[in-house]
Amino acid sequence: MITIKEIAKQLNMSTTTVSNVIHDKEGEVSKEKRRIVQEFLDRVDYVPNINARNLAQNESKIIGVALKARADKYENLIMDPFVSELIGGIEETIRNAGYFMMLYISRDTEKIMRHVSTWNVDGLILFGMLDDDGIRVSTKYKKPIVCIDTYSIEGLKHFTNVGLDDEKGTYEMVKYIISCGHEKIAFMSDNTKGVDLARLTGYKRALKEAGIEFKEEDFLKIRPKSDEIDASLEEICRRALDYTAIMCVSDLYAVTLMSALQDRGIRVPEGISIAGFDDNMLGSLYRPALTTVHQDVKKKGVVAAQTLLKLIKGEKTDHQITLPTRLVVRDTVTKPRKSSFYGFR
Amino acid sequence: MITIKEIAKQLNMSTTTVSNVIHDKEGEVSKEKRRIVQEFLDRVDYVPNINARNLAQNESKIIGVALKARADKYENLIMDPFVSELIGGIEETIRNAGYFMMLYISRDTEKIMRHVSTWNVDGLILFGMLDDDGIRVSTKYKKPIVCIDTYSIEGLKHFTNVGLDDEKGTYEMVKYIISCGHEKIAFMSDNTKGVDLARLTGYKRALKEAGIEFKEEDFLKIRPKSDEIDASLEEICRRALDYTAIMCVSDLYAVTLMSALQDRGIRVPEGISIAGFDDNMLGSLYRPALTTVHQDVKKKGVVAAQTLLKLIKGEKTDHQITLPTRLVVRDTVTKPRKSSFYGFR
DNA sequence: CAAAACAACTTATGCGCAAAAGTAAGGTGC
DNA sequence: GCACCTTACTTTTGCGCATAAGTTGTTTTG
Repeated sequence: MITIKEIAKQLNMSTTTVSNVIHDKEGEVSKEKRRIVQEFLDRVDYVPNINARNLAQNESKIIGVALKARADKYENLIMDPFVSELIGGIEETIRNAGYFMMLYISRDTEKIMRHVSTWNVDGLILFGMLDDDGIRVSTKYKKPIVCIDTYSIEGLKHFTNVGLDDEKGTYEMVKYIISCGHEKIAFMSDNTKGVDLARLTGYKRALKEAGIEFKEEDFLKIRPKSDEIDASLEEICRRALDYTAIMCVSDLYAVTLMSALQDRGIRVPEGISIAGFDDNMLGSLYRPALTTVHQDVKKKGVVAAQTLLKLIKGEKTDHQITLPTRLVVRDTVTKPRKSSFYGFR
Repeated sequence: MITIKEIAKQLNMSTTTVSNVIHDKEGEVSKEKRRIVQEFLDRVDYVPNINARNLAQNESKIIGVALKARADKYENLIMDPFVSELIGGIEETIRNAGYFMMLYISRDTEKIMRHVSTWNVDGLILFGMLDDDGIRVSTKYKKPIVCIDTYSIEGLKHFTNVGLDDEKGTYEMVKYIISCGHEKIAFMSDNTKGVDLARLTGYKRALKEAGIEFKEEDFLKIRPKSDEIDASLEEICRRALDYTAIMCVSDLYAVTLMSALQDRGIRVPEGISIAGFDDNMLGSLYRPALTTVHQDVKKKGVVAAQTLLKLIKGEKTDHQITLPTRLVVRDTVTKPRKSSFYGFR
């Protein structure tokens, strides 16, 4: 790899002159010399040594992206289109701004933060990392941080968050379900924290507004670990018969549930209506096509990246940036079955 | 950020001594001093400046991962579980080896190679990047390169490839389809290069072995661009009626086709049998569950990363590493319909 | 017991770059 | 015509680290 020093030597001039041409400094180099140097640079295909440059300038032009790894059967599923799209949006945005992306997939916040400090990354995007532990670790970190889909009240004092109005999205969907005539509507998820809690809350609000009472048993908890998923689905399918519609916290769970119901001869939407949340290909390719709440995941990545770039430049941003959702009506929510008909076949 | 120099000053010793403790050099530092320094390092939570370290050692501990971006309607779909799983496998492997991952998503091989040189990455993993143009650019690159799913004959002289026996996988599937009694079997894909060509070849071999003639029209070409996909599927669905089974080049296309057929009242497998390739969640969650050829995508990533790490260490590896496939028999391939019955409903 | 080897250090150098400080020649203003 | 810019350079410094090359006192060895 050719260095500035070597170039300067071959052209019989100083390194500063060469450096000035590289950095396009106006009025420091004569037209003639500028031309000579530029020609030489192009000819030898000069690329700067980034370590030297960063060392001299004390920056890295790297943005760290940390994703929480999951360890259940659905690891791949959860890493599903959501992560691909998100990363795609982030990568595109930061690359266009001259930054690069360092990807971490881990559950160890502390370790990641250590790496991030080591590499002197200019900023950080966190997805699914911020439990209370993560917050404690990352508040020590001095560079800008943008979180995605974080609901921690404590966290939001310290960080910028890019998220969704999950509550409203679910509220509108459940309202729509109710408008189709349903009264017995369950909610399915695997936890009651963060995003899932917000969506649950929206569901409850819609029920309340329609004068439908929520009972604890209306929350159908799926246990996605590989050794529990089957038993879990078995139980949910049995309990599903008490309802005419189920609001699922994600498209993945909606499709998983539909498959399980289908396997037991219960038809969607004839026997039971199902709604999802996310609007990814899982639901759009399934038949019946899933009625769901749309979110623009790629945009989430783009906005998170743009926000981080602003913070790096020293600009201020809102602490909370909320992207819109949209109802996508397809085929899995219709009017409720007559109580005697489950759609068995 | 505290530096070695500062530590040395505070402890009243030389930077070399501190450095030696950091690098755990045996027999260079006395037990007592080693203890003192180590304690201090722990206390101040020292992290080295990676730019300085890399500059001094002329390495980067970064591995570049370049993915070819797609620009069709299925951009997100193609970026689907495959990419997530692949990246997951790569990231995990290289992180455990003390490396980091720099992710590029682009169609511009030249640009990526330039970045990669700039950053002085220690090695490169390429997926879907190596058309002839890409090969020309990247042969100039001096660091180790591992490709994934590359079939270029020219390329394989220069690089190591991690792939699949696509030909055999498809061959076995089509053989299975034939064993179910099918004779009119189409093949669906969007191109006839690389992986798709290999799978097509396997399909043809199975036909030939069974004494079934392959005609050009048996290749159903899907055009995945957003403005063509619908017309393309319409035509394929019409032509599908001439066959009793369709071997699809991927699970994505298999599920896409099944949805389109379903929308036109043609039932799978009653009216037509469908087989896929990849075995991702798209097919396993669909109902009827997709009969497909399994490949372990995460392992592909792991093996690619391990291979690259070997090359970086200077070890030799095979030019071609082939992972196994496995037939996954589920519900979309059964015996052929009686010629009068298309399963319409 | 002198020469050689060794243990435990320190000093000095250089990685490639950016940028501050220095230089020298020619121009400008009053 | 002297002080003061300006232009177009060069020399020097230092970022933080690793390491080669020195230094000193102690032990081993033939």
